[in-house]
Amino acid sequence: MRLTREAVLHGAFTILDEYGLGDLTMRRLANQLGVQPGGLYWHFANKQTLLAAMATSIAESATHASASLPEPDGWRAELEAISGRFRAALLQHRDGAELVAAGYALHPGSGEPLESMIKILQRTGLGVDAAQAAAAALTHFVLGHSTEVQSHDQLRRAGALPTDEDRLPDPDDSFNLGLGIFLDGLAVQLDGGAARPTSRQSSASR
Amino acid sequence: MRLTREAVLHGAFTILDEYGLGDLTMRRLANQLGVQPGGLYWHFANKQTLLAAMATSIAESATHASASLPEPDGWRAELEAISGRFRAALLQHRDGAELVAAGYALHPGSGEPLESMIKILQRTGLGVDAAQAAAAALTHFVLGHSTEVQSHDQLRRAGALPTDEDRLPDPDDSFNLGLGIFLDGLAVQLDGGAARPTSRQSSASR
DNA sequence: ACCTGAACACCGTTCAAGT
DNA sequence: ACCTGAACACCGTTCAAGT
Repeated sequence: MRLTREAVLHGAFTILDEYGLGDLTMRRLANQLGVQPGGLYWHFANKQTLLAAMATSIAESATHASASLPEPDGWRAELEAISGRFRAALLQHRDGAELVAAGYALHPGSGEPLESMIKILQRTGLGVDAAQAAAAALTHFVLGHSTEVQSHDQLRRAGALPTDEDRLPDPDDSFNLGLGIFLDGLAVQLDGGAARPTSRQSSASR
Repeated sequence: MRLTREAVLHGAFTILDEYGLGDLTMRRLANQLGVQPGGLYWHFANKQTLLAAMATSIAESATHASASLPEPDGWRAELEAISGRFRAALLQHRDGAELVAAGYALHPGSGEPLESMIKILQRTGLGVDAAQAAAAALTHFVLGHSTEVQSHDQLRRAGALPTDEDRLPDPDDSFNLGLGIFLDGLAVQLDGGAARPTSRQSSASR
């Protein structure tokens, strides 16, 4: 069977989900596709390019995934929604957060869902630089939080957890708390702290 | 000359600062120390352990670095100070942020300066879980922001920057803005938003 | 106790040559 | 156009054997 760029990408995701990012090698991928290692380089210039394509695929699924859903109103609800979808997209694949974080390092300040966040923030009246910085900060939180959760999963799989003494707080709770802090702080910067309707008992949206 | 654990660590930092994390290999390190690759494994069980020791060394320097300096008063000033020192420590070594971030993945929820942050937050009356989650969020921001800055430096060094079209905002500005958002949001969660004395023109402390 | 020598089992990438 | 075969220049790690 003829190899396609999409088939390579699909095979890469299969290995990622089953064995993790550390075991995703070009040789292993070639082997799984029934092809010689060198054959992959006709479809992707190098491994970095392949990983970047995977990262983009994951990150963009956070934006156009629910294009038909009713968009929430207000910057706070919009940022809450896009952050939640971003997080869900990262957690969809094993080591997804680490993969996307590595992708951001190659193209800093660009890509989705960062650019959507910037637009939402600019609509609040924030300047370009401030919107960029705030969106980056929110992105760093979501990526960092998801990376921590997934590497914790990884450690459990390997059976290398220190007695479960320092147990992490519930991931959903800590995510919502961190997101709440950020959005409250943003509200302060925007209009002097008149926001936050009832964010106390708000759980994972949808 | 006899090899010591400290000499290995020192040699590793030399290679890190000069060539970056990607070029820090056990063979290269051994070569620089005038030793066979296998010799390193008497002092460090494996590469991961060596990298973890480097990460700990960087991260802890953010805590006991200015032990004699007058501690600022109030949780806000304390968190501002420790975040700034953490950031400075990460930027001290090439790829320092990436290295420390990888170290956190091995021991999630523990280590410095995270634990110092948790203590500061608990003194404000926050519960253990909330303090842990907030400290983690702040840590994710500092690590993410510093990683972005350093990988941007890396790209400039390699001459692989897309025309400087999407120029990043000034790092100090975006750091202070992100930190300000977080601290403002924390103030809201704590006492309903009575804080933020004059955080507008506050720049990088010390 | 501390390190050498030499091997094992891998990597990513290149590139002539085949079809 | 698309892939094979085979090589190049590396990796981390192990472990008998030396000192």
